[in-house]
Amino acid sequence: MATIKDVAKLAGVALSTASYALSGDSKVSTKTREKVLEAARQLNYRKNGFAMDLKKSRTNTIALILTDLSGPFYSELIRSIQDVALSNGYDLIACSSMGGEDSTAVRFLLEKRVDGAIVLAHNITDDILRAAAGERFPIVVMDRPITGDGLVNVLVDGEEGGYRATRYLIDQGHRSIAYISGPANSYDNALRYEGFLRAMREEGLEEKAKWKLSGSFIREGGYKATKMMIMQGELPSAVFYANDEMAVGGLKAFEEAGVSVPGEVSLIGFDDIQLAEYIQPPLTTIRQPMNESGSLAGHLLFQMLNGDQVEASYSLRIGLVERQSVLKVRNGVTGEA
Amino acid sequence: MATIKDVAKLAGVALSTASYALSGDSKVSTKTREKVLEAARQLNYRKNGFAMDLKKSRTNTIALILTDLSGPFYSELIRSIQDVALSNGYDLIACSSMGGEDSTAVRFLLEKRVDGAIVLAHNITDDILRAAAGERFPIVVMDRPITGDGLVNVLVDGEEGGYRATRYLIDQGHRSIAYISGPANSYDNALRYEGFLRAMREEGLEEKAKWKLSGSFIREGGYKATKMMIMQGELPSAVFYANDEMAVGGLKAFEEAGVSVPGEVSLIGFDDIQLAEYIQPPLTTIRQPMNESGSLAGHLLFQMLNGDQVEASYSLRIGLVERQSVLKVRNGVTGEA
DNA sequence: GTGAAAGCGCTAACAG
DNA sequence: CTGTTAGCGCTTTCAC
Repeated sequence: MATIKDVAKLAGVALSTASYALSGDSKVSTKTREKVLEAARQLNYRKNGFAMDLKKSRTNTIALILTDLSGPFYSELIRSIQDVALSNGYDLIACSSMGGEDSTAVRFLLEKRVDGAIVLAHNITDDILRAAAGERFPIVVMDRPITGDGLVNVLVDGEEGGYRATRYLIDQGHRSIAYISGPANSYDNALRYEGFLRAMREEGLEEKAKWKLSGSFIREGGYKATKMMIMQGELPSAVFYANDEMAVGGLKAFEEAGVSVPGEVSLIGFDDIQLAEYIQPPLTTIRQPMNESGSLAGHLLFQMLNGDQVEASYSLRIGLVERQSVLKVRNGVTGEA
Repeated sequence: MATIKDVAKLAGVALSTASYALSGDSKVSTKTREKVLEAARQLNYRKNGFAMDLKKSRTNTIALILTDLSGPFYSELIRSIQDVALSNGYDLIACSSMGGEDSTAVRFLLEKRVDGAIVLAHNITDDILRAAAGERFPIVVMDRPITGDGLVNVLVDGEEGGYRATRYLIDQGHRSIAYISGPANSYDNALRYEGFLRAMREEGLEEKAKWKLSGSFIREGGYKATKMMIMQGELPSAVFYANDEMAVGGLKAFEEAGVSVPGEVSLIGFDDIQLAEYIQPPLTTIRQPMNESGSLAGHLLFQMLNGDQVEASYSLRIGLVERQSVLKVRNGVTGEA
């Protein structure tokens, strides 16, 4: 690999002159610049990224850290962040936190291989986040509340979402409602569940212990939990799945058991994934404002990078997407037919 | 930010000793190591990633370059590559080539910010690829055939796929078949179209010019092209969409026009995206072996990184996924009813 | 304008 | 085992 030294030598100028010419500094004569550029071309010279970063101690790159790069759920979010990054002249890379402490993500954070980060990865501990963040290294955290120097939150009001979903079910006449839970250690799940409970309590409704099943946020989990519920005999008139993926799995379980949705049991989800619109029946769900939260996160990061002061926490509201998986009922029981 | 120098000073040892201690070299006494580690802890010291990379001129990171990070289509591919990278002790970052010449992706490639790359981004020119690749910088290209030093191809046989899709339609009795095309400059589209033509010719069938519409690989495009086809009056008995996204859009257009699928017109797609299984009717399509091609690409990259010799090009075969969007017909015309 | 020289933070010979 | 030293490739004063 040719270095700038080689270029300077070939062009017959000093190292610094080559550097100036290459970065388009105006204090180099056009003629000299041409000479340097020509030499660079001949040698197929490329700047070495690291040397540059090391020298400037800025990378012009921000990282988006996700639990799993392959989740389909993030499309919208990624796009909006990407837009903001691009329009600020920054590069965006995405990295996965799979592998925990030893993951790419943690290395990028701790070793400051980027200028800042947006994190949506529950397997990165608060400690790591606190250790990494600082005045010169802002981090926007989107999956938990956390405070500290250089740390800012962009959160979606999950409790409100859980409440809205449950409230909607109640308003449609449902009184026996089950909650299929996500992972026990998930902050998001906890919020949604709290909202569920608030709505239930408000109406003097009780959660039946045997309906409280866990499906760990994946389709298969929703499927199994629902199967179990069906096996136990007594069905609720509506079930609130802590996320859409589980609702999709649940729907399959009901279908296989010959239970009509929403005829016999109504379903509501959370997230509004792309699939939600396409399954039969289309899933009523709670929509997270991914676009808005993505651009907000991006903008905040750049403000911090510019040294501007920002609030420590931002909360976005959710919305209900009414489709066809919830049936209006009379007396709290959907009935046999 | 504390440097290794500060750590050494605080621990009262030489710079190199600190470096050795920090990287766990065995030639440092346990006691000294402890002292150094303690000093590092006190100063909240973190290695500077760039300095390390610059020195070692290796990053232990590979990049996956995608046109658009937010495409849902890549999930499986990303996962399989990620697995391979992780098990080789490498980090994987994903970056987008949006922005063309000035994109993050191009910078990472040209400035060698990673040790190698897997590319699936048609907006990165062959020239850039050739300029970036070399003996010390392997690139696996998955979206076009290209040869050169350090360049390897992993391709899916799109022509065969186009042929299989069309052949299937013909075998089901269809004789008037339309092809809704992807972007004119897409290599993938060209292959699929060629396969289509081969099957048509083989059977002595003609492509009707007015059915040759383009939908540029997006849902909206498929929708519009189909609308146009419907407006023109005469419908084919089957249509082959160059990808599933367009087929989804096309389905919507047919639905809106009250044309029954597959009753009046059969549909076949290409890619087998997640949605394909969930739409009504479930879409018959050509499946690309994403897992296989992802791991193959990953393995090849690491072999090249290790200096092993590999073939210049690998081709993977596709498969047909039979679902319910194609109807078997008698005489080449689906008929009015 | 141009050139010499001083590092950015780190690793790895090398000599003690 | 420990300390000295020479760079990795680049940018950027500071004199000329």
